Amino acid sequence: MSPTIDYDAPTPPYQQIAAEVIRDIKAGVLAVDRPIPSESALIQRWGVARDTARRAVRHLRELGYVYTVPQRGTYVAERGEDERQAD
Amino acid sequence: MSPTIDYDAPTPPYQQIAAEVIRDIKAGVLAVDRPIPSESALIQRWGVARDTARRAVRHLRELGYVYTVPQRGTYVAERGEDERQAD
DNA sequence: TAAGATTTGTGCGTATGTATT
DNA sequence: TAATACATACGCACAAATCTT
Repeated sequence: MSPTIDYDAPTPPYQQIAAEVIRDIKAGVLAVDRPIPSESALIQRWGVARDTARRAVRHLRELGYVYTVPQRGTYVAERGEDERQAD
Repeated sequence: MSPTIDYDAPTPPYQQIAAEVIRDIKAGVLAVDRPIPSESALIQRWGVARDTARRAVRHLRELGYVYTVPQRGTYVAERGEDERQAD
C-alpha cells in the first residue's frame, strides 16, 4: 500500500505529496532530467484536487528539487534543497 | 481613472496588478514596512478573483518587493528585485 | 497535414481553519 | 463577539504549447 493523505497530520496535504516525490528523487526512482508525475497523475495517485497537486509541484520547485517547462512537464533538477553546499 | 485589467495584453492580469504596486512602491506611495493593499482590496480595486490577487502578491514576494507575515499581512520590503546590487 | 491527447498556465467560485485586531 | 486577513483545499473551465497518431 502506498501512503495516502493524512488530513489530521500537522503538515498539509501538498507537503505530504511533495515529500514522497522527494523520497523518490533521493532513492533514484526519479532520475535527473526525467519527468516527475504530471499534475493529473498526482491527482489520481493521491485523490486530491488540482490546486493541491500544483501546490505540491510548486513547493518542490521552491525547494529546488524540480524545474518546470511550460506545456511540457516538470523534471528532476540537478540538485535539491536550493543548491545546498558543494559535494 | 485608475488602470483596469487589459485581458488582451501579453502580460497576465496578476502581473499587471503587481506592476502597479511596484510603481506605488517606487513612487513612495507605499513605504517600507507598511502594508500593501490586502487581497480583498486588490480584488475590489481590480475586479479579479482571489486567486489572481494572491498570485499578484506571490509574484511581488518572489521579486523581493514585499514580505508576508503569516496571519498578519504583506508589507513593503527594504529592497526589491531580489536584493539588487548595493547603492 | 490534421486531429486528438497530454500537460501546464490562468482564471473564477467557494469553504474551512487559524491568527490578529 | 465580530471583522479582517492569510493559508489551504475543493470544485470547474478554457487556453496554449507540445507530443502522438
